[in-house]
Amino acid sequence: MVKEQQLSGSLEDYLETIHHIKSESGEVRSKEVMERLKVTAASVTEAFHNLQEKGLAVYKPYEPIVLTEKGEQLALDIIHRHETLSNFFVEVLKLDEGIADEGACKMEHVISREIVDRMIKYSEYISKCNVALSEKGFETFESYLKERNGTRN
Amino acid sequence: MVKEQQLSGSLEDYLETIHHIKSESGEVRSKEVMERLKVTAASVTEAFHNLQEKGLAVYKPYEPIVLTEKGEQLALDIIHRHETLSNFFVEVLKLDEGIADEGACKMEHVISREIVDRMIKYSEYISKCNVALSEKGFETFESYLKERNGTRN
DNA sequence: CATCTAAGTTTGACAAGGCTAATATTGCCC
DNA sequence: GGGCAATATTAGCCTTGTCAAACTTAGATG
Repeated sequence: MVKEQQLSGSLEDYLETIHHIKSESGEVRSKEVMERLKVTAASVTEAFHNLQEKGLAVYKPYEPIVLTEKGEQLALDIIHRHETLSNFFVEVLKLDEGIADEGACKMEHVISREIVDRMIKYSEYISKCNVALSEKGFETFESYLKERNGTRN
Repeated sequence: MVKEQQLSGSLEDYLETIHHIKSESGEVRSKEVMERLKVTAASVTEAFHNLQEKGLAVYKPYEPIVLTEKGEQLALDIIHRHETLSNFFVEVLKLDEGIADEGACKMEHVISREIVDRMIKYSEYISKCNVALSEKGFETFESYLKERNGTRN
């Protein structure tokens, strides 16, 4: 069993953001991270050092930061948690994307593997289930919600 | 609109724990909180001061702490989030109580009202739905899970 | 009532993560 | 190639939450 990093939520955010910037523009500079995470440049530099120390990134002052293999794996794992949550909130709970994504951002740092996995299975199940339900004229969650539109709450 | 307290996760844990001890034994002393939260006595004292400063509790050294009306309201709100999550994980996702509760403990501090409310509605819906489904011989999530028992994951 | 003990408090230190202000570096334009 | 603007870094400070160690208090018991 490879040593499991236990990363702070903050560092997870940096990792995730770095990965996204990399995919979008190839190069990850302090400024972009700073804008996305809404922190100061000093905080970003601090975090870069931190990632470097933990072996999750290679970083030299005044140069773009690059994730190591390990950092990349962790970033993908965080993104997977995020996507699962966001998807679950939209597909199952029928929440707006905005609310779903905002919720996912916060919860991704604390959700356990078991719950993530189960949410995925549930999403699979429910997409099949909804087809069957509507074919037979049953009530989906969406219609259940609409039904109670006028009522308090 | 009354000023919305934005409490740290840590302080939410103290509030929640204090409420539970109060319901169970009437009196809330440092030692009990310390054991439940697995922190030192010094940390508890610190937190008690903190709650007092925020107007959430009344506390005099060497005496039991008592929540104010405001502190009580907040405690109930946190417990409501916890219960909703835990219940959702057990009733909808069919997870073990242990895993459900552990997950709820972490997520209760970051989940939004919208998601809590929607989880409640979903639980209501699904309990009706499952009755209808099994009456008609449809597959519930529980049976869907069992079906795939032998398969990887 | 003197004292002992368990419970609680204080003090001082530390780590994480953020900020501001001052400083350094880079790159580009003239 | 000199100098400026944009970007990045450093240094120093603050807050929150934790701890260990030293100290205080309250209450029970001989």
